[in-house]
Amino acid sequence: MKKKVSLKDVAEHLGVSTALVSYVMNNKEKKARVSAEMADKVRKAAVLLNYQPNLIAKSLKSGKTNTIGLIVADISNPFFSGIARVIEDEAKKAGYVVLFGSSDESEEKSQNLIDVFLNRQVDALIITAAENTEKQIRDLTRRNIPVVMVDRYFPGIETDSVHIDNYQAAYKAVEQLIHNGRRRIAMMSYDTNLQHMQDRRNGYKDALRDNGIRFNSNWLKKASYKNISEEVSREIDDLISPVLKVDGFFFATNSLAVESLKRINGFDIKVPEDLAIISFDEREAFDFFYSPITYVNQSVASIGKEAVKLAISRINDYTRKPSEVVLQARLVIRESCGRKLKAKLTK
Amino acid sequence: MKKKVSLKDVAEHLGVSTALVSYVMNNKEKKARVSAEMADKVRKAAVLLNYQPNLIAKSLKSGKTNTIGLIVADISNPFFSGIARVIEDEAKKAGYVVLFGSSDESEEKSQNLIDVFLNRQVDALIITAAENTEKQIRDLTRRNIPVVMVDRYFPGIETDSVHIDNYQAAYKAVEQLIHNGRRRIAMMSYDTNLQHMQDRRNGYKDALRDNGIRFNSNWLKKASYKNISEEVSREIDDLISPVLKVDGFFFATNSLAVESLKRINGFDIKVPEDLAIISFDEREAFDFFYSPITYVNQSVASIGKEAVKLAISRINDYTRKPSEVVLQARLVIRESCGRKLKAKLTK
DNA sequence: ATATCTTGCTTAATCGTTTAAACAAGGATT
DNA sequence: AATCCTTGTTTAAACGATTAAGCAAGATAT
Repeated sequence: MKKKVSLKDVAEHLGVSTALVSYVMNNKEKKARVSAEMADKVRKAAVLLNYQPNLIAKSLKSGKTNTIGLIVADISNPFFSGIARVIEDEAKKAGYVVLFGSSDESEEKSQNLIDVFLNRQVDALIITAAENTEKQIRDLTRRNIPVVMVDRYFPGIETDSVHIDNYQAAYKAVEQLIHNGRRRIAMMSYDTNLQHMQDRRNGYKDALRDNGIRFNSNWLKKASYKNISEEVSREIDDLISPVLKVDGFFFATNSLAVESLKRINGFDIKVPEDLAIISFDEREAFDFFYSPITYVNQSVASIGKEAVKLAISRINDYTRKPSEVVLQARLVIRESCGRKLKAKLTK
Repeated sequence: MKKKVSLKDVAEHLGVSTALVSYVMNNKEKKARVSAEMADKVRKAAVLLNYQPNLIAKSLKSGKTNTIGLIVADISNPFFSGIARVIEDEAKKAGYVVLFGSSDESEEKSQNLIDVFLNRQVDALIITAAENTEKQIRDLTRRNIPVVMVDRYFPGIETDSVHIDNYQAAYKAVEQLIHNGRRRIAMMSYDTNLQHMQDRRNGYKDALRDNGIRFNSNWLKKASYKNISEEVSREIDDLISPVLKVDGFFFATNSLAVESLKRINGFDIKVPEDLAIISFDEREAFDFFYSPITYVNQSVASIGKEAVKLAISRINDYTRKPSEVVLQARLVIRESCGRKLKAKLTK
């Protein structure tokens, strides 16, 4: 393996000190009173030798790595990879690169990723927190390490965070089902106490209550992340077999919707006639379902942009008061929610 | 911002040299003849002060960062984020972390990512090469920088690479359509000369030829990555409007399939009765199409695992002869390809 | 009693940068 | 002619680790 060209090599090639070369390479010639001719010679030599600065050495000196650590539940989930893409682009614009890791909603993996990233001196962390990681986040903020929570958040912790108004979004979605004439509405959620999930459940409950529909706890289903397939199947079966007990269904995430729909499809149930459906989050599959799925759209682009913005601003000023960016979601109405499309009857 | 605890801090706390602490922290006590009591004291102090090694400093010294740079076309594409996830897991097992970047199939972005990653001293690069980046890859290998090409490959370059047998996979897929009674078979491919795409086109052509079907160049469609939506629409329209000219369709990637299906769905065409379909690559949407899509399945897990294996083995021995790992793909047959399911007539 | 070995630790160089401080030489000011 | 700026460059310490080599003191051998 050929040794890389260092500052020293350039300096020796010209018979000058490394300091001189460093000043020129960092465009500090003025400040360091380097002569114009010398600056020119240095630059030529750098090109000639194809000098590339060693960012590791720079980082050691500066204490900054220009690296952001991104921890999501699972990078292979489209929701998260979508955010990752935006974060990558935004970070790049600001001269940062992104290290990523998947926590799989596990407390241990999360802590492990945090440790690994911190040992690598990332300048900031952007995290979709897993359950019971409140302590981990609190610890980071206490150590003044820049953290931005995305998607999930902990109400008790003062951190920069970006998330949508989950309560409101869920409320609107369920309200839509009610407006479309459904009253026996079930919800499938993750079996977690993470606040965003609670918010969604509360939005569901309150929308029912405000419309004079009694909350039925048997219809608020929960499935765990780890066993999503089996648990969703079990809960779905409970609601539709031997007889379909509900006429509307609200899914708290796209993955829950996908799993649920796969199961529901095995039965002789027509969407939206027998069962109206609204899901949280986008998913390409929603377009391909025979009755395109109505969904709550979170702007992945906005979330990612805001997250990077907060991260970088905190890197530059860790005394700033944490800000909570709450974005509004948009309900994308399509066939599955069973709206009566009166205007379209002519077709 | 609190300063982090360094080796020096631990050393000073005990009144010993940093060398001593370093030896103990790296479990080289035997070799360095550190007394058992001292080793114990050091370890206790390290825990007490919560010493965490600075991996940047370690890297500068060792010349190794234990970092792998991953460059894919687009991390938000499920195929690539799936591979990314596997690579992340495998890398972690081996003590590596992953920096990622999306090239968007652009030559410039690709070079830029390579430069950025190299300046950060990644130990290896795993790349899904964009068009015209042959020189970039060749340059890397010439500089003895560990590179593994995944998905795409350049026949002229001796590099470690992992990809499926694209020719064979395409051949099998088209053959399946023919067996199912289709003879007017179109193909939608990317407008690129990347070898994997050429292989797929050749597989298509040869399968036709070997079955006595004349190749019709008007039916071999191409769309560019940048304008996929418009170009796919235009090409699809050409084949199905005003009248459906073909009875089978082979899509060279999942994204092409998704875009094409969206367009096709706008017309009164029944899959598979009017048009039998097979696509390359998995995609969740394929399960949700009213006629589940038959597809060529690449094992993302195998690709990722092999890639990391090759990368690490090359890091450890850059003189090893490059190896080309060619995996076999599997055709997952479902409704869309129009197979006559005789056995199932009873249902 | 002297030489040699072993044990347990420290010293100091190094990785590739950055940057304050020092310095040398020439020019301007008194 | 002595002093003071300016200009252009070098010196050297530092970032946080690693590790070969050095050294002092005690143990063992002759």
